Amino acid sequence: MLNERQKKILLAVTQSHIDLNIPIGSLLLIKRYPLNLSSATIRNAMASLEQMGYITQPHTSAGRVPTEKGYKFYVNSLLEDHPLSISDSMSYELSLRLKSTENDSNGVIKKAAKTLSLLSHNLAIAIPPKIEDMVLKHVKFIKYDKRKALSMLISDEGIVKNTFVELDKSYTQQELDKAAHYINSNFAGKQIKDVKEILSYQLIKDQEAYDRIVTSVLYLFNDYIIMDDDILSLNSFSGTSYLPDLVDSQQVKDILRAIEDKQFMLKLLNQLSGSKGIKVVVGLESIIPAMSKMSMVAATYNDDKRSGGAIGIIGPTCMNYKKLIPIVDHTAKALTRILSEN
Amino acid sequence: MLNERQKKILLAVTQSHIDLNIPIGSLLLIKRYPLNLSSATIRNAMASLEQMGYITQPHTSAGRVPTEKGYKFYVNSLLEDHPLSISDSMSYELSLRLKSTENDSNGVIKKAAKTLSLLSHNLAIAIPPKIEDMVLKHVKFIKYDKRKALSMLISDEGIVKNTFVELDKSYTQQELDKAAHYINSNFAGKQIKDVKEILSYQLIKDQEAYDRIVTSVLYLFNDYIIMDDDILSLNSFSGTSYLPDLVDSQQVKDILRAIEDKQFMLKLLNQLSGSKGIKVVVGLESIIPAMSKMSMVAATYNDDKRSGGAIGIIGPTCMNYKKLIPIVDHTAKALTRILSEN
DNA sequence: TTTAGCACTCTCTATCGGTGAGTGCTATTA
DNA sequence: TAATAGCACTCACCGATAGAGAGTGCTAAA
Repeated sequence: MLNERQKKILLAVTQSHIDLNIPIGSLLLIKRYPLNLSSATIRNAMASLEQMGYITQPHTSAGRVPTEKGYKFYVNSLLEDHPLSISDSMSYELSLRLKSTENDSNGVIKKAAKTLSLLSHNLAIAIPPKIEDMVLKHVKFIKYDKRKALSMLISDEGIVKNTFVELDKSYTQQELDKAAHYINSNFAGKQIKDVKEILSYQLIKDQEAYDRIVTSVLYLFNDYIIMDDDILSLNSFSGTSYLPDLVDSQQVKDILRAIEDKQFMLKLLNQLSGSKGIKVVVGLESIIPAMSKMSMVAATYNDDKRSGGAIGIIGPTCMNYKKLIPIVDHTAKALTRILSEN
Repeated sequence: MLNERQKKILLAVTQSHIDLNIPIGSLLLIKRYPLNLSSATIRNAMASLEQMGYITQPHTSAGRVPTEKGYKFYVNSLLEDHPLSISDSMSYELSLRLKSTENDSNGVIKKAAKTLSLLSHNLAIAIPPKIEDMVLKHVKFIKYDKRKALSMLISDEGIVKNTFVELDKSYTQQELDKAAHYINSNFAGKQIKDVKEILSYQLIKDQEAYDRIVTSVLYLFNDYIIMDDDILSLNSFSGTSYLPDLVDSQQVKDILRAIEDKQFMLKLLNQLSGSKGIKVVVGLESIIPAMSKMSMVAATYNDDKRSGGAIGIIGPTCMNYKKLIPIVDHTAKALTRILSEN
């Protein structure tokens, strides 16, 4: 366990490292923070902190740099102590930028990612709500070919997803309408996961209760909403240009490659699932190998009523958490507000 | 005008520079190409080529590097002489990768960009057909709110575009259906630009000929298809990770920033418009300042019947044109084939 | 007209010492 | 006894310097 002095020094070292991005020595530290301690005392404390794994030396005769453990301690103390407030001008700029001409939810979410990257000067990510959690508003099937229909799903949040589905035989538009109507009148207002459950249950139980056509289309619909991972293609990144600042060129390449990969998104999602509000992940290399020395600050958006997505930033571990955590927090809240207004 | 020897030397210098990516001196050149000339003769020829602006020296006592003009000469001679053939294995890999599970055209186009970036190891871009040139297949309006409808447009190529439109008053779904039906029965099979023209003409001329509701919705539809630039959001990039190889980190940042900007796409589109088949643009800094020392190899896809988009790669000016031009060419052809099969 | 020879140029790389910020250890102090 | 001043030591960083190597233009000979 850390004593009061060690805590103070650890926080001071971390803050200095964030501000200056260089290893912090004992002399430099007392110059920046009037701790009323001599450099020798600081050095003793630093030696203990190093032994406990909170800080480390890049080489002998260099200052200390916080480790992942050190950063985690710093971030936790930040989240406990500070109210997540941002300046009025920032708040104003945020709502101004988000209140754009975009009128569909996908657009708003993308716009939020773009705004976040501009305000934070970091890579921003926006993850749409899981399709499972979305509330079905409307379904439509449109005949396209002899054996193909365009299936369209609108959620309560105003998110639209369309996919072409292969049909087992040729249906008329009227038949498709009938099936869609059945789905709409029975499932509108329900979460997709509930729709799934009820559908598969009913399809097994009372197959004979419905029209032959409705049954077939329901089967198709069932298949279609099961394969939901392509909703991930809706995710958006913005601000890749902010990446190359602090890391070497090979790592930038690796990160860019990772970002284009869907697996990456799934892993991030996984990391965020279940959490509410702001979440800081210090050190992403355990999730994505390319992202060593990088951290994520993310927050879920949408309230309890609606299915939540996540929005956040990815940047160097030595990012300015004090400034960025509130920005992410407020962006997520602003996004929630705008989506609920729609 | 260049004489035979100068041409030979220019092409050899350019090819060597592409292969080695270093300035090419007279001694190195005769080592690689048995031109049966002494280094002194080569030097004389190089001096003339430099005076004519085809090659340049990074500094005194360095070899020569082709200028943009030199590269243009090289690419032109390549396009004239060589048939654009690729190896069978490459051709096989290409069709294998493209023949994916994607069933909508947007997906296929995106997949093509991804494939192209993987095969070429360069940044790949895919630009969808201009909405103006697309052939209207089906329109649908779906009531969403009191004052909002989801408008949906399916083109002949299977490209779907949906937008929320604000309505001037509350319509019933039936009224919306009626308007959609009118549009479908009158305009399906026509290019959007023709639809636009006819619509605006008719709206002015015989306003009274239609139902009140149809007229209103037609007005809305007219407004909606006029603002077509957001189709650009369909564009896709792939392979940003291939960028950082040959250029400095600031340029990479600038390029990444440019890519996220819509203006960039418009400028590229402009550059490609009107061309058929393969097109090589050597030196992109006149179009996008950040892209100095970069070139584009692009080809239009879709045949004369359908509206064409473009697909291509962006890479360093010293890229391997001999290998990459055929790859782009074949990818565009394969894409055309797959889209026409749908 | 082409080529061999030559003096010269300039980048690139490795080496080397000085500088400075930092450390741990030890003896001293409050 | 815990905190501090003093001190010898370490090591990255920076600038200067020198040699190697690749290339050039010019001139005179083939």
